[in-house]
Amino acid sequence: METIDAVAALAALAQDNRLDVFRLLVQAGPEGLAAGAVAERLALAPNTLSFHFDRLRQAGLVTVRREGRSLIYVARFETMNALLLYLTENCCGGDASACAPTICQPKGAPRGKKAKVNA
Amino acid sequence: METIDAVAALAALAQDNRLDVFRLLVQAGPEGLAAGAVAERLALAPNTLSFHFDRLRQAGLVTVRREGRSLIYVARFETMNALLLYLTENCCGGDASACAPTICQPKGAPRGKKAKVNA
DNA sequence: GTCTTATTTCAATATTCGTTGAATTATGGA
DNA sequence: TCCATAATTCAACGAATATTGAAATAAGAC
Repeated sequence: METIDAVAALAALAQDNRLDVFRLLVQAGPEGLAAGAVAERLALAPNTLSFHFDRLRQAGLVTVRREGRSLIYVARFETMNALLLYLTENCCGGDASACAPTICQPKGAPRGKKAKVNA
Repeated sequence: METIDAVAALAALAQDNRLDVFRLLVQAGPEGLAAGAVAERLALAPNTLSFHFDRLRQAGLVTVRREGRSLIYVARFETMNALLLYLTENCCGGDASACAPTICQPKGAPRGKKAKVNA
């Protein structure tokens, strides 16, 4: 991943509504969610949501497919993972002891504990 | 991590110069880097860099300590990791098969291959 | 004290961003 | 065809952002 792509992805996620949308799609998985369903769940105006979907799509974070008269949006995990890798690239100059979370675990495992922010 | 904190961290990283600064600090590890060293490496005006450091600091992504007349900036891995966990929380509704990169590996391991973006 | 280095603060500017409202396109049903 | 649903596009507004140049603060050397 190039810097310019990472900035685009980060900028796309750096907005509360878009972050909510993306996380909803991440949790929805490969099946995705219809635009209307997202609008209802997050209580967003359809045109506003359209604007945000477009940002996420341009950043490569989601894809769309049509199903009847609904547009189904799906998170792109490849881009998300590429971004995570980019952020942590060569962390600590190679000594990962100070910076190694385990991400994307199955549902049951508690995952907020390991990387506790202490300030 | 709360949504508001995640947005703050993402916004802080969603700028090319700040992203470069942060990644430089991530690679520098716990020892950190002096502001001047960062300015030199990235060819940034000192006041511009000051502005960006402040953003990173307010987002909890870096800390500072003084050493002589230099200010040493250090990446905060706890925040970074909390952000990564927040992004991937409950991904795929619990089925991590479609979305599981391994991040923050030691230097030798090649890490850009697993999450290849195919478009 | 004065001088130099290191970094921050302040004010000003152009640019970008998010939301709203109205109008428009696209699909499917009667 | 006519109508309803689903979503997008367009124009406009106030708010936030990144950079620049000049001035100020902090620490150490002489």
